Amino acid sequence: MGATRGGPGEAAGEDPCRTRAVLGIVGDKWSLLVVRHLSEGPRRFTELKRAVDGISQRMLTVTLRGLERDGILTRTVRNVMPPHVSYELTPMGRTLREATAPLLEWSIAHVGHIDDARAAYDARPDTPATPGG
Amino acid sequence: MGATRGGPGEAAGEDPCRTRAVLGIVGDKWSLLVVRHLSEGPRRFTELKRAVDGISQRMLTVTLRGLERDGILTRTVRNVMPPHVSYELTPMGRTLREATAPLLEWSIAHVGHIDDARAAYDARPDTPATPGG
DNA sequence: CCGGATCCAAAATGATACTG
DNA sequence: CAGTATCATTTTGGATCCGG
Repeated sequence: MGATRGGPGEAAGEDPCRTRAVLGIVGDKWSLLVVRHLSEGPRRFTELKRAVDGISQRMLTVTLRGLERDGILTRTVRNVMPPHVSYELTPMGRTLREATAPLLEWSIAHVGHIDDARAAYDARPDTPATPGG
Repeated sequence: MGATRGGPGEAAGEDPCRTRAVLGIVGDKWSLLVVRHLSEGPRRFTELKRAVDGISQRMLTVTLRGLERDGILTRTVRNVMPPHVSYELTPMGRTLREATAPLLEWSIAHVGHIDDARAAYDARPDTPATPGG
């Protein structure tokens, strides 16, 4: 994707391509949850593994690497025994965390309604089959 | 993605906040972009395919099915020639669109900074290898 | 023609074993 | 503790065919 960057005054809704590019940063299953669990301060690898329960060790590594590469968090290694690696949001990471707050609140507020919608949809007799892979 | 939405294993109580469960709704590559492109009114399948360029026909179908099932949008079929299927946000879908606005704006505002961070990271001599799959 | 379903190849992901 | 290597499973994308 191009290195061209727009001015900060650009409003959302004017540049679909770039929006798509950056949604690639957080548009996966784990990134937003990792960011969320770092919002209260630095965390170690295993602490995150427990907090974001359900994530595999491999995907936590991959997700953290990606967020570090994107400048969302920092990775600090202390060469001691046992090893100690801590992850912390950068200033930009904290702005991301703030930007995702409404979405997380929406999730919590609407999960019940969505359960209902799913049940109603699955009860429909004319439900189309989902294409397989 | 569509097949994994709300499996039977996602019972209430497994996750105290349940944010993970609901992030499964929009935590994929395409859902937020589809919702975004429906914010200005109903759109047809092919219009969405063009707007969310890069999405495959199959993934658009799967994503739309999932969002319909979750009560985010409605699917209206008119049996005419040529076929006419239009998708439109529900009231709940519109609240989701509002909740995602800050994130989309953040994306546009920070894409340049992220490009820089990636370049700096890739220039580091000690970049760890990413685990393969 | 438009919307969608199926088959196949590629990529992403999860589980497990192993290492410093 | 914090990863890495490897393999099995799942998801995604492209091409193609189908129904109206």
